[in-house]
Amino acid sequence: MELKYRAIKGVNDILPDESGRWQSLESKWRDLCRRYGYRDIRTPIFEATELFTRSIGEVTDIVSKEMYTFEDKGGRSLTLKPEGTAPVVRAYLEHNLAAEGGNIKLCYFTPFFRQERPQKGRYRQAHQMGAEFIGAAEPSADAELIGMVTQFFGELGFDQDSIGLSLNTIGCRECRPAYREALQSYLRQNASTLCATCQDRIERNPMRALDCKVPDCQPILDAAPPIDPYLCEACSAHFEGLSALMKQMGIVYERNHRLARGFDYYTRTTFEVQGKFLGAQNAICGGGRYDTLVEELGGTPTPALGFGIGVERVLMMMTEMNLPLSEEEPPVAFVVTLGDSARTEGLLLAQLLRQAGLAVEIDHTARSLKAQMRLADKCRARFAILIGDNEIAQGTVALKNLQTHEQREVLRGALIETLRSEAQ
RNA sequence: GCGACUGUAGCUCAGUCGGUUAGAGCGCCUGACUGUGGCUCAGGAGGUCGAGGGUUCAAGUCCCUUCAGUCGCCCCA
Repeated sequence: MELKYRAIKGVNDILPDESGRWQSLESKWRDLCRRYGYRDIRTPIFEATELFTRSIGEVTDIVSKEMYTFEDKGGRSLTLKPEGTAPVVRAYLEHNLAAEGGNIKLCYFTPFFRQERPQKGRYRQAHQMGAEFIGAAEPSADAELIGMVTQFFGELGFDQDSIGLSLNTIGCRECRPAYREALQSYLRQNASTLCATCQDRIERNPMRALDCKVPDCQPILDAAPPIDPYLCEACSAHFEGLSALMKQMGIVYERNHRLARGFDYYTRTTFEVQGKFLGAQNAICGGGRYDTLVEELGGTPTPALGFGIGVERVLMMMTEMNLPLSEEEPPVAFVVTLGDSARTEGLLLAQLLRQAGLAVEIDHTARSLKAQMRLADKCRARFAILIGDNEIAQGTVALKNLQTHEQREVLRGALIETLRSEAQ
């Protein structure tokens, strides 16, 4: 069928049947953030383009070809946020949140935008739950953050068979150049056997070549020199400290020497959670440390770390694994009316019950009694409240329990209390 | 941005070698002696077969273009 208007390619409507799951996931997320001391921050949907090119990196794929960038009427270049971290750091600096002292822990649930070809688990507008911890340099902060992530997935019902955690360190400004050079020369020696993109990356961004998935590249990349011997003392100690803490916390992970991330701002710790039942887009969480980003964006040098979780992908996996998320509650009662005067009475009664905090539904299309009962059943109401001329005359309603079929007369004045106690 | 596959009712899909008024199940609406739901039965609404063009006496069916979707590459959440 030809529709006059449809949603833009790669974006989705979240319909009422689904939105209950979204709300439930979001409230679980908020509860997790509360327990870990993160406070909600909401930043605008668009920012100055430069914020992203500076932070994510000019040569990354996201910046070079996937951003929704446009000019406003004042000729400023603006970009729909392609990720959550840079805007949070910008707001942190702009409002001098550092002045609050203590731990600066910020969390968000936000849409983000990337102009890629849509496929399973990849959309042009998607949503991310993220957390940023600004100001903590110690490995224990990394451990707490990763612990938060694994706890969240555990609480959602994921287990070792459904997700995997990969961990790596990519060094810092001090030690990475040496490693980069070593890797680069290794890749140059093997350039002839690498794919075209890898060859291209040798000069531009050799560390990105490590997570190439072309089969023929695998043997060479597997044999690439690991970073460990090149790490400076501080980075090495940080990673060892984190590894030890994660063991003590009982967090299962896999050290993946080839885990590089698509953002240039990462330093030291990087991690990723992969879902095992998704298609090619199997990363459901990515994060790490970004100790130089605050400085990069104009602040004083401040260590920081964070992660983002893909909402659509998590929901998709939970659906495939049949993991429950609480659903919206049906109304307590459906008001069924018979006759014109009863319709007015029914409306007034419904309003009264709603003012008392009860969820109540009523029909407005003058359907037959039978049809109204069908609606009551379909919306899964626990009770039908029937009002006709008889009830009006007696100041009562007929209250029918739709599960037990029991029906009895209840005085209008006692209805709220009756529903409240019966609905327990 | 590139590739493969797929577009028939709200949903899931039939539709033969091109051949009359395009079908089913589910869902939806109505009814089964006129104030009672789920089950059953009966009836009904709903489709310019994604769009445009072509071949043909004749196209849902064949060809081209286009749009959309899905999955994959790339990249990532």
